[in-house]
Amino acid sequence: MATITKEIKEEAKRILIVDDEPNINDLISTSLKFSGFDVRSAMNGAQALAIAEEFKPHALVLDVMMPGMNGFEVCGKLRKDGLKVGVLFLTAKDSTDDKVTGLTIGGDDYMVKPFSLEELIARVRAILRRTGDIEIDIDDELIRFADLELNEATHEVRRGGVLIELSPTEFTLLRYLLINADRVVSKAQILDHVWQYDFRGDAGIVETYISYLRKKIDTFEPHLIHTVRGVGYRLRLPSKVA
Amino acid sequence: MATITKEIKEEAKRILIVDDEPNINDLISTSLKFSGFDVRSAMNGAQALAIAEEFKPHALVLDVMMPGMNGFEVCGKLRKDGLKVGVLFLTAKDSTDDKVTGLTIGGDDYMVKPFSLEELIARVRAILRRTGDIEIDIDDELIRFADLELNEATHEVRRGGVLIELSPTEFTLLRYLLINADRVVSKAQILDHVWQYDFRGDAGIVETYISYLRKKIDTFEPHLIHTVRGVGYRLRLPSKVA
DNA sequence: GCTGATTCTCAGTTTATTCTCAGGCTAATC
DNA sequence: GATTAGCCTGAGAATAAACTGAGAATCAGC
Repeated sequence: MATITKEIKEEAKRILIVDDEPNINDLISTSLKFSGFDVRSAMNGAQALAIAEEFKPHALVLDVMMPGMNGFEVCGKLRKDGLKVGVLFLTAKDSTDDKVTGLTIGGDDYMVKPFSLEELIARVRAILRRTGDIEIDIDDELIRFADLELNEATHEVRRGGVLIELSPTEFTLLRYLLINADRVVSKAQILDHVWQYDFRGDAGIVETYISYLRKKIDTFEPHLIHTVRGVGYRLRLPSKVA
Repeated sequence: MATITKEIKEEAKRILIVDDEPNINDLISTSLKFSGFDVRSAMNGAQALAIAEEFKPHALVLDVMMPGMNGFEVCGKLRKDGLKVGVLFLTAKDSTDDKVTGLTIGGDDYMVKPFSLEELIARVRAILRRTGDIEIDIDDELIRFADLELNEATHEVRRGGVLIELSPTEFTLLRYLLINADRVVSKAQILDHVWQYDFRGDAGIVETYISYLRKKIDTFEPHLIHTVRGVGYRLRLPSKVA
């Protein structure tokens, strides 16, 4: 399975999470662990510096707004110590902190809270790809299933070579389906992974977006998005008799 | 037999159940014990923490709504203590507890009451599969008997390689028969495991569903589903006279 | 602040599934 | 071989899940 390969490939990568909100910290930590990363977390800047020294992370997930040392300061100190890491900054929605955008020129990136965990994982992967001393794996940027392909780098989606315009949510949903190609994913799982973690609404929205996706990428044969009634959805080729 | 292998593999796995309703607690406990797990149960959060400390469970079945400490708090405290466990949260139907969805990102999962016991067992297994430090066994997702196979991940059922469409209940029933392959299971047992535990109807429905299953997977030789008159049903190959 | 795109809600429609029931069948018993 | 309890199965009503269109609310770019 594609999932397993991915997990094995990433299992050595070390990520340090720095966030003072325990809930968010936990959520991110659990989620990255589940994706196969080696995770350590800190509640504040000082702790982060201490852990980083011996943990030598490959990437940082760093909250900008923290009591005491803020995210930029933490990042600055670590870089001064010669630690070569990519950083994913987390900022609150209202604080239109323009500083962040400026800092993301390098291998860094930033996300506005609240985000979807799926998005976070995707970005952490992107950072590792860019800053890591690992060779860039082209297949890593391109997820393919049948004649459907999704390019992480360009954010392009093609079906049978034809470019298809997708909205951000449609894109994330399709990515999630592609990552789990051939497996059934429940509406609850989709909601957890594709929508922002503070989304308070019912699973009906998943149906709506599946409908959107079908209209855009699945109007002709062979159909790829299949409903498994009472369970969820599944991306698959119709005539798979094995 | 597949069943035996499974049981041996799982017999070491420790599950802690935390639910304040004695009936539900008992029901889950008995059912998991029967499936070969090492089970301990607690009636409230405080008790759970105490037991967990020495019992070191591999997975938790945790009711969200409890007097005193709620499920999330219990989970949080245990994780803080460094206990690495997957959690299956149980929530009441009406309580649209949005927190749950966010928390299910890791190896965790949740179920809405009332559920069927078979579904609960399937999910506990899934959690152990994901969070365990054991390598992922692909065969774990596949239950096979004779030329009949059931795939948990894709929700596909095949007989002699031919794909067969089953409704959710038919699927769960077949899974239950497969897990107990070669053993006689009574209609009452089937009702307890496959149907939701609050189902108030007569066992006649089992007959109906057995009939459905036979029409779908057992129309040709050799027949696998056998009636044991006055006792129940048994999945077996005809040559085996016992 | 306007405009267009996107997200989300909702309700009507369609379709699949669940469940009940009754009459027919089968196998054990006398 | 008649009787009876247990089982099978078809038909149909009740229920539940999923699809989709339309519109309101929200967001992003200008």
